[in-house]
Amino acid sequence: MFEPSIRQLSSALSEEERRLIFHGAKFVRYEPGEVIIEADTTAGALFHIREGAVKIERVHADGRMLIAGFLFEGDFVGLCIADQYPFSARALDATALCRFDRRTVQEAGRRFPGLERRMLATASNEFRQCQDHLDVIMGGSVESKLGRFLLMIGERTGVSDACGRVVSLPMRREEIADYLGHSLESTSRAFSRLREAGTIKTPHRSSVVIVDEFKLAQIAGRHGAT
Amino acid sequence: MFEPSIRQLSSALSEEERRLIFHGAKFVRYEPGEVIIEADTTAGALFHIREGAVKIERVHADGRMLIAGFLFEGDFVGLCIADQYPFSARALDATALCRFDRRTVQEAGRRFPGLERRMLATASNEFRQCQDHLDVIMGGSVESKLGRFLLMIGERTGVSDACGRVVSLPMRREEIADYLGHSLESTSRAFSRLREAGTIKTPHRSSVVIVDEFKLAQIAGRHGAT
DNA sequence: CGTGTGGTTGAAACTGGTCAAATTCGGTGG
DNA sequence: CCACCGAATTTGACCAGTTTCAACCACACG
Repeated sequence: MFEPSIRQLSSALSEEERRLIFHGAKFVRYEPGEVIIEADTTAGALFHIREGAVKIERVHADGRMLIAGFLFEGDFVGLCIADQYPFSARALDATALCRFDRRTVQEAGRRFPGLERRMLATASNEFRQCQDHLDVIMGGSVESKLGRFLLMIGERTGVSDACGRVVSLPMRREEIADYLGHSLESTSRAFSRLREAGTIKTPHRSSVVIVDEFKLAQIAGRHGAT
Repeated sequence: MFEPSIRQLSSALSEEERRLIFHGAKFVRYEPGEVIIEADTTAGALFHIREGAVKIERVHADGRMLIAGFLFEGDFVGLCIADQYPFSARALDATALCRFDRRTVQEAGRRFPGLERRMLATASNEFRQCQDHLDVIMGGSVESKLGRFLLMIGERTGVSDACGRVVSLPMRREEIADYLGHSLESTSRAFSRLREAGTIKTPHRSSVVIVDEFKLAQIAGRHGAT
Protein backbone atom coordinates (compact mmCIF):
# COMPACT_ATOMS: atom_id res chain seq x y z
CA MET A 1 0.00 0.00 0.00
CA PHE A 2 2.65 2.53 0.97
CA GLU A 3 5.84 3.18 -0.96
CA PRO A 4 8.63 0.59 -0.89
CA SER A 5 10.74 0.69 2.22
CA ILE A 6 13.53 3.11 2.72
CA ARG A 7 15.57 0.12 3.74
CA GLN A 8 16.34 -0.66 0.13
CA LEU A 9 19.09 1.88 -0.21
CA SER A 10 21.84 -0.66 0.13
CA SER A 11 20.52 -2.82 -2.66
CA ALA A 12 20.37 0.25 -4.91
CA LEU A 13 24.11 0.70 -4.64
CA SER A 14 26.99 -1.19 -6.20
CA GLU A 15 29.57 -2.91 -4.03
CA GLU A 16 32.11 -0.17 -4.66
CA GLU A 17 29.70 2.63 -3.94
CA ARG A 18 28.66 0.98 -0.72
CA ARG A 19 32.23 0.53 0.42
CA LEU A 20 33.00 4.17 -0.29
CA ILE A 21 30.02 5.48 1.62
CA PHE A 22 30.00 3.09 4.52
CA HIS A 23 33.70 3.64 5.14
CA GLY A 24 34.31 5.60 8.32
CA ALA A 25 30.85 5.07 9.73
CA LYS A 26 30.58 5.33 13.52
CA PHE A 27 28.22 3.66 15.94
CA VAL A 28 26.28 5.92 18.27
CA ARG A 29 23.62 5.35 20.93
CA TYR A 30 20.84 7.58 22.24
CA GLU A 31 18.55 7.29 25.23
CA PRO A 32 14.78 7.85 24.99
CA GLY A 33 14.02 11.52 24.50
CA GLU A 34 17.53 12.52 23.45
CA VAL A 35 17.93 14.83 20.48
CA ILE A 36 19.75 13.24 17.55
CA ILE A 37 19.40 16.06 15.05
CA GLU A 38 18.74 19.70 15.87
CA ALA A 39 16.68 21.60 13.30
CA ASP A 40 18.40 24.36 11.32
CA THR A 41 21.90 23.10 11.95
CA THR A 42 24.32 22.10 9.20
CA ALA A 43 23.37 18.76 7.72
CA GLY A 44 26.76 17.21 8.44
CA ALA A 45 25.78 13.64 9.04
CA LEU A 46 23.50 10.89 7.90
CA PHE A 47 22.25 8.19 10.26
CA HIS A 48 21.13 4.63 9.73
CA ILE A 49 18.88 3.24 12.44
CA ARG A 50 20.10 -0.15 13.64
CA GLU A 51 17.85 -0.45 16.66
CA GLY A 52 15.04 1.57 18.14
CA ALA A 53 12.82 4.29 16.72
CA VAL A 54 13.05 7.99 16.02
CA LYS A 55 10.55 10.83 15.95
CA ILE A 56 10.87 13.63 13.38
CA GLU A 57 9.69 17.09 14.41
CA ARG A 58 9.32 19.94 11.98
CA VAL A 59 8.83 23.62 12.67
CA HIS A 60 6.12 24.78 10.32
CA ALA A 61 6.18 28.11 8.55
CA ASP A 62 4.19 29.90 11.23
CA GLY A 63 6.25 28.57 14.11
CA ARG A 64 4.11 25.63 15.15
CA MET A 65 6.20 22.58 16.04
CA LEU A 66 4.59 19.46 14.67
CA ILE A 67 5.42 15.80 14.45
CA ALA A 68 6.30 15.03 10.86
CA GLY A 69 6.96 11.33 11.10
CA PHE A 70 8.43 8.28 12.72
CA LEU A 71 11.43 6.26 11.59
CA PHE A 72 12.39 2.73 12.50
CA GLU A 73 15.12 0.12 12.35
CA GLY A 74 16.60 0.15 8.86
CA ASP A 75 15.51 3.69 7.99
CA PHE A 76 17.87 6.55 7.19
CA VAL A 77 17.74 9.86 9.02
CA GLY A 78 19.25 13.08 7.75
CA LEU A 79 19.53 12.29 4.07
CA CYS A 80 18.17 15.60 2.91
CA ILE A 81 18.50 17.77 -0.15
CA ALA A 82 19.12 21.03 1.67
CA ASP A 83 22.34 22.01 3.45
CA GLN A 84 20.60 22.46 6.77
CA TYR A 85 18.35 19.97 8.46
CA PRO A 86 14.80 21.22 8.10
CA PHE A 87 13.70 19.08 11.06
CA SER A 88 14.70 17.75 14.44
CA ALA A 89 15.09 14.07 15.25
CA ARG A 90 14.62 12.62 18.71
CA ALA A 91 14.99 9.07 20.00
CA LEU A 92 11.70 7.46 21.01
CA ASP A 93 13.39 4.62 22.87
CA ALA A 94 16.92 3.33 23.38
CA THR A 95 18.32 3.72 19.91
CA ALA A 96 21.46 2.54 18.14
CA LEU A 97 22.52 4.38 15.02
CA CYS A 98 25.24 4.20 12.40
CA ARG A 99 26.56 7.67 11.71
CA PHE A 100 27.99 8.56 8.27
CA ASP A 101 29.85 11.69 7.41
CA ARG A 102 27.92 13.63 4.85
CA ARG A 103 31.04 14.78 3.06
CA THR A 104 31.93 11.18 2.32
CA VAL A 105 28.51 10.65 0.80
CA GLN A 106 28.76 13.80 -1.29
CA GLU A 107 32.22 12.87 -2.48
CA ALA A 108 30.91 9.53 -3.59
CA GLY A 109 28.16 11.43 -5.35
CA ARG A 110 30.74 13.35 -7.35
CA ARG A 111 32.61 10.18 -8.19
CA PHE A 112 29.58 8.22 -9.33
CA PRO A 113 27.18 10.26 -11.46
CA GLY A 114 23.56 9.66 -10.61
CA LEU A 115 24.39 8.13 -7.26
CA GLU A 116 23.00 11.07 -5.36
CA ARG A 117 19.79 10.99 -7.32
CA ARG A 118 19.46 7.28 -6.74
CA MET A 119 20.02 7.71 -3.03
CA LEU A 120 17.52 10.54 -2.85
CA ALA A 121 15.05 8.55 -4.87
CA THR A 122 15.24 5.46 -2.71
CA ALA A 123 15.88 6.93 0.68
CA SER A 124 14.88 10.57 0.78
CA ASN A 125 12.95 10.75 3.98
CA GLU A 126 12.20 14.43 3.90
CA PHE A 127 9.98 13.67 0.98
CA ARG A 128 8.60 10.24 1.59
CA GLN A 129 7.68 11.06 5.15
CA CYS A 130 5.81 14.06 3.87
CA GLN A 131 3.89 12.00 1.35
CA ASP A 132 3.04 9.25 3.79
CA HIS A 133 1.88 11.85 6.26
CA LEU A 134 -0.47 13.36 3.71
CA ASP A 135 -1.71 9.92 2.70
CA VAL A 136 -2.56 9.21 6.31
CA ILE A 137 -4.18 12.46 7.37
CA MET A 138 -6.12 13.42 4.24
CA GLY A 139 -9.78 12.65 4.52
CA GLY A 140 -12.01 10.40 6.57
CA SER A 141 -12.73 10.07 10.26
CA VAL A 142 -10.23 9.78 13.08
CA GLU A 143 -10.78 6.04 12.89
CA SER A 144 -9.84 5.96 9.19
CA LYS A 145 -6.72 7.96 9.80
CA LEU A 146 -5.64 5.78 12.69
CA GLY A 147 -6.32 2.75 10.51
CA ARG A 148 -4.10 4.11 7.76
CA PHE A 149 -1.47 5.00 10.34
CA LEU A 150 -1.41 1.50 11.79
CA LEU A 151 -1.31 -0.09 8.35
CA MET A 152 1.56 2.17 7.34
CA ILE A 153 3.58 1.46 10.47
CA GLY A 154 2.67 -2.20 10.20
CA GLU A 155 4.00 -2.37 6.68
CA ARG A 156 7.27 -0.89 7.76
CA THR A 157 7.88 -2.68 11.03
CA GLY A 158 5.22 -5.32 11.54
CA VAL A 159 5.92 -9.00 12.10
CA SER A 160 3.20 -11.48 11.26
CA ASP A 161 2.38 -14.31 13.59
CA ALA A 162 -0.51 -16.71 14.12
CA CYS A 163 -2.84 -14.08 15.63
CA GLY A 164 -2.09 -11.37 13.11
CA ARG A 165 0.45 -8.68 12.40
CA VAL A 166 2.25 -7.45 15.49
CA VAL A 167 3.19 -3.78 15.33
CA SER A 168 5.19 -2.05 18.00
CA LEU A 169 4.28 1.55 18.77
CA PRO A 170 7.14 3.09 20.72
CA MET A 171 5.49 6.52 20.70
CA ARG A 172 2.82 7.74 23.11
CA ARG A 173 -0.82 8.28 22.20
CA GLU A 174 -0.30 12.01 22.29
CA GLU A 175 2.41 11.74 19.65
CA ILE A 176 0.18 9.67 17.42
CA ALA A 177 -2.56 12.25 17.97
CA ASP A 178 -0.21 15.06 16.98
CA TYR A 179 0.77 13.18 13.87
CA LEU A 180 -2.86 12.63 12.93
CA GLY A 181 -3.79 16.19 13.77
CA HIS A 182 -6.32 15.27 16.47
CA SER A 183 -6.69 15.42 20.21
CA LEU A 184 -5.22 12.53 22.16
CA GLU A 185 -8.68 11.72 23.51
CA SER A 186 -10.12 11.27 20.03
CA THR A 187 -7.17 9.09 19.16
CA SER A 188 -7.68 6.98 22.25
CA ARG A 189 -11.37 6.60 21.42
CA ALA A 190 -10.46 5.53 17.91
CA PHE A 191 -8.21 2.83 19.36
CA SER A 192 -11.07 1.67 21.54
CA ARG A 193 -13.52 1.51 18.66
CA LEU A 194 -11.10 -0.47 16.50
CA ARG A 195 -10.56 -2.78 19.46
CA GLU A 196 -14.31 -3.22 20.03
CA ALA A 197 -14.85 -3.91 16.33
CA GLY A 198 -12.33 -6.73 16.63
CA THR A 199 -9.93 -5.34 14.04
CA ILE A 200 -7.03 -4.84 16.45
CA LYS A 201 -5.83 -5.94 19.88
CA THR A 202 -3.62 -3.95 22.22
CA PRO A 203 -1.77 -6.39 24.48
CA HIS A 204 0.47 -3.61 25.87
CA ARG A 205 0.39 0.16 25.55
CA SER A 206 3.18 0.07 23.09
CA SER A 207 2.07 -2.61 20.70
CA VAL A 208 -0.87 -3.42 18.51
CA VAL A 209 -1.87 -6.64 16.84
CA ILE A 210 -3.74 -6.18 13.60
CA VAL A 211 -6.17 -9.07 13.81
CA ASP A 212 -8.33 -8.37 10.79
CA GLU A 213 -6.19 -6.57 8.25
CA PHE A 214 -8.90 -6.62 5.61
CA LYS A 215 -11.46 -4.98 7.84
CA LEU A 216 -8.90 -2.44 9.00
CA ALA A 217 -8.07 -1.58 5.40
CA GLN A 218 -11.76 -1.14 4.75
CA ILE A 219 -12.12 1.25 7.68
CA ALA A 220 -8.98 3.03 6.52
CA GLY A 221 -10.52 3.63 3.11
CA ARG A 222 -12.43 6.82 2.42
CA HIS A 223 -15.08 7.63 4.99
CA GLY A 224 -14.97 4.88 7.57
CA ALA A 225 -17.12 2.35 5.76
CA THR A 226 -18.34 1.14 2.40
CA MET B 1 6.23 32.70 5.67
CA PHE B 2 6.41 29.93 3.08
CA GLU B 3 9.59 28.71 1.45
CA PRO B 4 11.25 30.89 -1.16
CA SER B 5 9.65 30.77 -4.55
CA ILE B 6 10.24 28.02 -6.97
CA ARG B 7 10.85 30.68 -9.55
CA GLN B 8 14.40 31.14 -8.37
CA LEU B 9 15.77 28.20 -10.26
CA SER B 10 17.23 30.37 -12.97
CA SER B 11 19.18 32.48 -10.54
CA ALA B 12 20.61 29.32 -9.00
CA LEU B 13 22.21 28.39 -12.31
CA SER B 14 25.26 29.78 -14.06
CA GLU B 15 24.96 31.29 -17.54
CA GLU B 16 26.46 28.22 -19.12
CA GLU B 17 24.25 25.80 -17.23
CA ARG B 18 21.20 27.78 -18.17
CA ARG B 19 22.11 27.83 -21.84
CA LEU B 20 22.65 24.08 -21.84
CA ILE B 21 19.33 23.31 -20.21
CA PHE B 22 17.16 25.86 -21.91
CA HIS B 23 18.45 24.85 -25.34
CA GLY B 24 15.86 23.01 -27.35
CA ALA B 25 12.93 24.10 -25.24
CA LYS B 26 9.53 24.11 -26.97
CA PHE B 27 6.51 26.25 -26.40
CA VAL B 28 3.20 24.47 -25.76
CA ARG B 29 -0.33 25.56 -24.92
CA TYR B 30 -3.15 23.86 -23.07
CA GLU B 31 -6.83 24.70 -22.70
CA PRO B 32 -8.60 24.69 -19.32
CA GLY B 33 -9.05 21.12 -18.09
CA GLU B 34 -6.51 19.56 -20.45
CA VAL B 35 -4.10 17.01 -19.04
CA ILE B 36 -0.48 18.11 -19.21
CA ILE B 37 1.08 15.22 -17.36
CA GLU B 38 -0.43 11.77 -16.90
CA ALA B 39 0.45 10.03 -13.66
CA ASP B 40 2.65 6.91 -13.83
CA THR B 41 4.05 7.69 -17.25
CA THR B 42 7.75 8.14 -17.95
CA ALA B 43 8.97 11.47 -16.67
CA GLY B 44 10.30 12.57 -20.05
CA ALA B 45 9.77 16.29 -19.84
CA LEU B 46 9.94 19.24 -17.56
CA PHE B 47 7.67 22.25 -17.98
CA HIS B 48 8.02 25.87 -17.06
CA ILE B 49 4.77 27.76 -16.69
CA ARG B 50 4.82 31.00 -18.65
CA GLU B 51 1.17 31.83 -18.32
CA GLY B 52 -1.81 30.32 -16.52
CA ALA B 53 -2.09 27.90 -13.66
CA VAL B 54 -1.88 24.16 -13.18
CA LYS B 55 -3.47 21.72 -10.76
CA ILE B 56 -1.51 18.73 -9.44
CA GLU B 57 -3.45 15.55 -8.66
CA ARG B 58 -1.96 12.63 -6.85
CA VAL B 59 -3.32 9.12 -6.55
CA HIS B 60 -2.85 8.17 -2.95
CA ALA B 61 -1.73 4.78 -1.79
CA ASP B 62 -5.27 3.48 -1.33
CA GLY B 63 -6.52 4.74 -4.66
CA ARG B 64 -8.05 8.02 -3.56
CA MET B 65 -7.36 10.78 -6.05
CA LEU B 66 -6.60 14.00 -4.26
CA ILE B 67 -5.47 17.46 -5.17
CA ALA B 68 -1.87 17.82 -4.14
CA GLY B 69 -1.23 21.40 -5.13
CA PHE B 70 -1.43 24.30 -7.50
CA LEU B 71 1.32 25.79 -9.65
CA PHE B 72 1.50 29.21 -11.25
CA GLU B 73 3.36 31.35 -13.73
CA GLY B 74 7.07 30.88 -13.17
CA ASP B 75 6.78 27.50 -11.48
CA PHE B 76 8.27 24.29 -12.80
CA VAL B 77 6.21 21.15 -13.33
CA GLY B 78 7.64 17.68 -13.68
CA LEU B 79 11.02 18.17 -12.08
CA CYS B 80 10.86 15.01 -10.04
CA ILE B 81 13.35 12.61 -8.54
CA ALA B 82 11.69 9.43 -9.72
CA ASP B 83 11.65 8.12 -13.28
CA GLN B 84 7.89 8.17 -13.49
CA TYR B 85 5.63 11.07 -12.69
CA PRO B 86 3.96 10.31 -9.38
CA PHE B 87 1.17 12.79 -10.17
CA SER B 88 -1.03 14.19 -12.89
CA ALA B 89 -1.01 17.81 -13.95
CA ARG B 90 -3.99 19.55 -15.50
CA ALA B 91 -4.43 23.10 -16.80
CA LEU B 92 -6.74 25.23 -14.66
CA ASP B 93 -7.09 27.91 -17.33
CA ALA B 94 -5.55 28.72 -20.71
CA THR B 95 -1.93 27.88 -20.07
CA ALA B 96 1.32 28.47 -21.90
CA LEU B 97 4.29 26.27 -21.00
CA CYS B 98 7.89 25.90 -21.97
CA ARG B 99 8.71 22.24 -22.40
CA PHE B 100 12.24 20.93 -21.76
CA ASP B 101 13.53 17.52 -22.63
CA ARG B 102 14.44 15.73 -19.46
CA ARG B 103 17.42 14.05 -21.07
CA THR B 104 18.97 17.43 -21.73
CA VAL B 105 18.60 18.33 -18.09
CA GLN B 106 20.09 15.03 -16.95
CA GLU B 107 23.01 15.41 -19.33
CA ALA B 108 23.71 18.84 -17.90
CA GLY B 109 23.54 17.21 -14.48
CA ARG B 110 26.33 14.84 -15.47
CA ARG B 111 28.43 17.67 -16.86
CA PHE B 112 28.09 19.95 -13.85
CA PRO B 113 28.41 18.11 -10.55
CA GLY B 114 25.90 19.21 -7.96
CA LEU B 115 23.67 20.85 -10.54
CA GLU B 116 20.97 18.26 -10.16
CA ARG B 117 20.97 18.64 -6.41
CA ARG B 118 20.78 22.40 -6.73
CA MET B 119 17.89 22.12 -9.14
CA LEU B 120 16.08 19.70 -6.88
CA ALA B 121 16.78 21.87 -3.87
CA THR B 122 15.44 25.05 -5.42
CA ALA B 123 12.72 23.76 -7.64
CA SER B 124 11.64 20.31 -6.55
CA ASN B 125 7.92 20.65 -6.56
CA GLU B 126 7.11 17.13 -5.56
CA PHE B 127 8.56 17.96 -2.21
CA ARG B 128 7.83 21.61 -1.66
CA GLN B 129 4.21 21.17 -2.66
CA CYS B 130 3.94 18.40 -0.15
CA GLN B 131 5.38 20.52 2.64
CA ASP B 132 3.26 23.55 1.83
CA HIS B 133 0.21 21.32 1.74
CA LEU B 134 0.97 20.00 5.21
CA ASP B 135 1.67 23.49 6.50
CA VAL B 136 -1.70 24.61 5.25
CA ILE B 137 -3.89 21.75 6.36
CA MET B 138 -2.39 20.85 9.73
CA GLY B 139 -4.40 22.20 12.62
CA GLY B 140 -6.89 24.95 13.18
CA SER B 141 -10.35 25.66 11.85
CA VAL B 142 -11.44 25.76 8.23
CA GLU B 143 -11.01 29.52 8.45
CA SER B 144 -7.38 29.19 9.59
CA LYS B 145 -6.61 26.77 6.82
CA LEU B 146 -8.20 28.95 4.19
CA GLY B 147 -6.26 31.88 5.62
CA ARG B 148 -2.99 29.99 5.30
CA PHE B 149 -3.97 28.90 1.82
CA LEU B 150 -4.68 32.43 0.66
CA LEU B 151 -1.47 33.74 2.21
CA MET B 152 0.52 31.00 0.53
CA ILE B 153 -1.01 31.60 -2.88
CA GLY B 154 -0.73 35.33 -2.31
CA GLU B 155 2.96 35.05 -1.63
CA ARG B 156 3.48 33.16 -4.81
CA THR B 157 1.27 35.05 -7.21
CA GLY B 158 -0.15 38.11 -5.47
CA VAL B 159 0.27 41.65 -6.72
CA SER B 160 -0.02 44.46 -4.21
CA ASP B 161 -2.01 47.57 -5.01
CA ALA B 162 -3.58 50.39 -3.05
CA CYS B 163 -6.44 48.30 -1.64
CA GLY B 164 -4.32 45.30 -0.65
CA ARG B 165 -2.81 42.21 -2.19
CA VAL B 166 -4.69 40.95 -5.22
CA VAL B 167 -4.62 37.18 -5.59
CA SER B 168 -6.13 35.34 -8.51
CA LEU B 169 -7.75 32.00 -7.76
CA PRO B 170 -8.20 30.18 -11.06
CA MET B 171 -9.47 27.05 -9.32
CA ARG B 172 -13.05 26.41 -8.21
CA ARG B 173 -14.19 26.41 -4.59
CA GLU B 174 -14.53 22.66 -4.73
CA GLU B 175 -10.89 22.30 -5.66
CA ILE B 176 -9.81 24.54 -2.81
CA ALA B 177 -12.04 22.48 -0.52
CA ASP B 178 -10.40 19.25 -1.72
CA TYR B 179 -6.99 20.73 -1.12
CA LEU B 180 -7.95 21.79 2.39
CA GLY B 181 -9.67 18.48 3.10
CA HIS B 182 -13.10 19.96 3.76
CA SER B 183 -16.51 20.16 2.15
CA LEU B 184 -16.99 22.89 -0.39
CA GLU B 185 -19.76 24.38 1.73
CA SER B 186 -17.48 24.82 4.73
CA THR B 187 -14.93 26.42 2.46
CA SER B 188 -17.53 28.77 1.06
CA ARG B 189 -18.65 29.70 4.56
CA ALA B 190 -15.05 30.36 5.54
CA PHE B 191 -14.75 32.74 2.59
CA SER B 192 -17.89 34.51 3.78
CA ARG B 193 -16.67 34.84 7.34
CA LEU B 194 -13.33 36.26 6.24
CA ARG B 195 -15.22 38.65 4.00
CA GLU B 196 -17.55 39.72 6.83
CA ALA B 197 -14.59 40.23 9.16
CA GLY B 198 -13.16 42.60 6.58
CA THR B 199 -9.93 40.69 6.04
CA ILE B 200 -10.58 39.90 2.38
CA LYS B 201 -12.73 41.05 -0.52
CA THR B 202 -13.88 38.93 -3.42
CA PRO B 203 -14.53 41.17 -6.41
CA HIS B 204 -14.94 38.18 -8.76
CA ARG B 205 -15.29 34.47 -8.14
CA SER B 206 -11.76 33.93 -9.23
CA SER B 207 -9.90 36.56 -7.32
CA VAL B 208 -9.42 37.68 -3.77
CA VAL B 209 -8.03 40.89 -2.37
CA ILE B 210 -6.29 40.50 0.95
CA VAL B 211 -7.30 43.74 2.61
CA ASP B 212 -5.90 43.17 6.08
CA GLU B 213 -2.93 40.88 5.77
CA PHE B 214 -2.05 41.16 9.44
CA LYS B 215 -5.47 40.12 10.61
CA LEU B 216 -5.53 37.28 8.08
CA ALA B 217 -2.17 36.05 9.34
CA GLN B 218 -3.56 36.15 12.85
CA ILE B 219 -6.56 34.07 11.84
CA ALA B 220 -4.27 31.73 9.96
CA GLY B 221 -2.27 31.11 13.12
CA ARG B 222 -3.20 28.24 15.37
CA HIS B 223 -6.84 28.12 16.31
CA GLY B 224 -8.63 30.89 14.52
CA ALA B 225 -8.06 33.64 17.05
CA THR B 226 -5.86 35.16 19.76
C1' DC C 1 -34.38 36.00 -21.17
C1' DG C 2 -34.17 31.16 -19.94
C1' DT C 3 -30.57 27.69 -18.55
C1' DG C 4 -26.64 25.77 -16.38
C1' DT C 5 -22.78 25.90 -13.60
C1' DG C 6 -20.69 27.39 -9.70
C1' DG C 7 -21.32 29.67 -5.41
C1' DT C 8 -23.77 30.89 -1.13
C1' DT C 9 -26.85 30.25 2.70
C1' DG C 10 -29.96 27.63 6.04
C1' DA C 11 -31.25 23.90 9.32
C1' DA C 12 -30.57 19.45 11.42
C1' DA C 13 -27.47 15.56 12.44
C1' DC C 14 -23.00 14.23 13.68
C1' DT C 15 -18.07 14.31 14.66
C1' DG C 16 -14.53 15.64 17.17
C1' DG C 17 -12.69 18.99 20.85
C1' DT C 18 -12.54 20.24 25.69
C1' DC C 19 -12.70 19.63 30.51
C1' DA C 20 -12.98 16.51 34.19
C1' DA C 21 -12.98 12.10 36.37
C1' DA C 22 -11.82 7.24 36.52
C1' DT C 23 -8.69 3.65 35.35
C1' DT C 24 -4.58 1.13 34.12
C1' DC C 25 0.27 0.55 33.69
C1' DG C 26 5.14 0.55 35.07
C1' DG C 27 8.18 1.25 38.22
C1' DT C 28 9.76 1.89 43.32
C1' DG C 29 10.37 1.00 47.88
C1' DG C 30 8.83 -1.54 51.83
C1' DC D 1 5.91 -10.18 46.56
C1' DC D 2 2.86 -6.55 47.35
C1' DA D 3 1.21 -1.73 48.13
C1' DC D 4 1.64 2.60 46.35
C1' DC D 5 2.70 6.62 43.29
C1' DG D 6 2.75 9.31 39.15
C1' DA D 7 2.24 9.22 34.35
C1' DA D 8 -0.21 7.56 30.51
C1' DT D 9 -4.48 6.24 28.86
C1' DT D 10 -9.32 5.59 28.78
C1' DT D 11 -13.94 7.05 29.46
C1' DG D 12 -17.89 10.36 30.14
C1' DA D 13 -20.56 14.63 29.47
C1' DC D 14 -21.10 18.55 27.14
C1' DC D 15 -20.32 21.90 23.58
C1' DA D 16 -18.53 23.96 19.20
C1' DG D 17 -17.42 23.30 14.59
C1' DT D 18 -18.23 20.61 10.33
C1' DT D 19 -20.81 17.89 7.24
C1' DT D 20 -24.89 16.95 4.89
C1' DC D 21 -28.85 17.81 2.30
C1' DA D 22 -31.54 21.11 0.32
C1' DA D 23 -32.81 25.41 -1.34
C1' DC D 24 -31.53 29.67 -3.25
C1' DC D 25 -28.69 33.19 -5.75
C1' DA D 26 -25.59 35.17 -9.50
C1' DC D 27 -23.36 35.31 -13.25
C1' DA D 28 -21.97 33.79 -18.14
C1' DC D 29 -23.73 31.84 -22.25
C1' DG D 30 -26.59 30.77 -25.77
